[in-house]
Amino acid sequence: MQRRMTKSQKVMLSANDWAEAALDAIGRRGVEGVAVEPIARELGVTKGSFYWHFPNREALLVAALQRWEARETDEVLDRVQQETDPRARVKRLITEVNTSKKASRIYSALSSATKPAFVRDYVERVSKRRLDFIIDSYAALGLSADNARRWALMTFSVFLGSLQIRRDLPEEWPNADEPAFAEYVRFLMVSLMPSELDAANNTPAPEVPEWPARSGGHGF
Amino acid sequence: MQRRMTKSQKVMLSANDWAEAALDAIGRRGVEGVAVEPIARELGVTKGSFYWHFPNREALLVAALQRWEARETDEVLDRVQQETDPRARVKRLITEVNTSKKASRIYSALSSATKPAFVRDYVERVSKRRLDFIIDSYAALGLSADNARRWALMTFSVFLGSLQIRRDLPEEWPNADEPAFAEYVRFLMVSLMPSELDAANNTPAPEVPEWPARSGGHGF
DNA sequence: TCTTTTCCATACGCCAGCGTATTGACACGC
DNA sequence: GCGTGTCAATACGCTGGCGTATGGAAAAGA
Repeated sequence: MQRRMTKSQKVMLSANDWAEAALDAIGRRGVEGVAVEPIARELGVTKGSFYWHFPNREALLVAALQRWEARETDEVLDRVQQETDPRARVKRLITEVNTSKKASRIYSALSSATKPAFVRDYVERVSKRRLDFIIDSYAALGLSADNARRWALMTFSVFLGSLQIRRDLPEEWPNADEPAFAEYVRFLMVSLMPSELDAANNTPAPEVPEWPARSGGHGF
Repeated sequence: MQRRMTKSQKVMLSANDWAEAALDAIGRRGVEGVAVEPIARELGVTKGSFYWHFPNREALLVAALQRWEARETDEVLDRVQQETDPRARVKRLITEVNTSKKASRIYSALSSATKPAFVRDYVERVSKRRLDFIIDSYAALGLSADNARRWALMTFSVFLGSLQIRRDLPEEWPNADEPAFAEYVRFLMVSLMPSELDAANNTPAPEVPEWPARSGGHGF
């Protein structure tokens, strides 16, 4: 992919370059930090360039969000979907927590954003696709719809919460190269995966035993 | 607590009123939305009032954060700490997810904020106190330090992730009055609580069985 | 070569929010 | 009653970011 250049070898910017820079700004400064002139300075141009590619700031945000949605659904999910084993899928999801600090910062910034109202729509779609994917993964294990939903909600919560912990309490989160990380991942894999017995039983929800009736297994 | 008033029965504002309004603004518009003049309009005064109580906007943020930290640690934790049973503590924590949408929005906004650097310190302290409290709760069940930490990290992740899901996917989160909510809470209680067998074993982490060696129980 | 298109720079007016300075209205002690 | 302290309104300058208008340089056609 050869970039267009002028005779003096200066790079010509495309709308996608601006959208990408806007996404980066969301990750570093939040949605409010997506300002035309600062981003122009970071790109080494002036806003004269921007207003040729976009009508206004809002259009830049839309372009960035479309790019984000495409990346967080098609690309990421397609990659995880390569895993045919549902258990491997969940493990993949867990280990993905420690990848791409930038992506998780963008997710968090968008999730807490309120000002351009349409941001919420993108966050909702991306989140729903992720949750549905996890639900399907659990359903593939033979769980009932209700149980698959419960397990998926818990696993998705763990995923989202882990992202936040890694950001708010980096000291408390094990590094990927430490043995504690591998141990914690194995712990989560066991905790977030119903046993074969659970899948076999597939009992309806009202039969969940009240604490402390449980003795081994999750009761499903 | 009688509020001070002027002769014409108009309320006199205190610094705490401003700090409280700033906290509210954080929840509704994010940290960047803490602007002197808009908040003054919401309070029905002008910024002439503000600059008598505070030297600048940063001082207002500090006051709001101090108020937030005190509330999220002393008050909330002291209330949950009334529960002597560790299991009841965890259950209390789970059900707290559905209480105070406003508080969770403030938490989320602060967690994703970057601009005044000192915000991170407050978020880190509050988060660490919450995590430590959960760790202690699990340790009180007889778990080893390592295992208590693992269970606490998972439970805290579920708590944080649930807050985010409730915000990003409100349709997918069961309402507190629906039976599905009580069922999900029971499911989480079982999933987030080690069995007595686990506590008795208290095996070190490296002995966590690799999948799919597990057959009933969490392996701890 | 000469025109047209593409991409960017510059200059301008506008607005919102920050912080200061000054003044003013009550309340209160004396 | 008279100063003093408390709280707020008003007016001002400043900055940063938005959007527009206009011009200009280089590439691409003709």
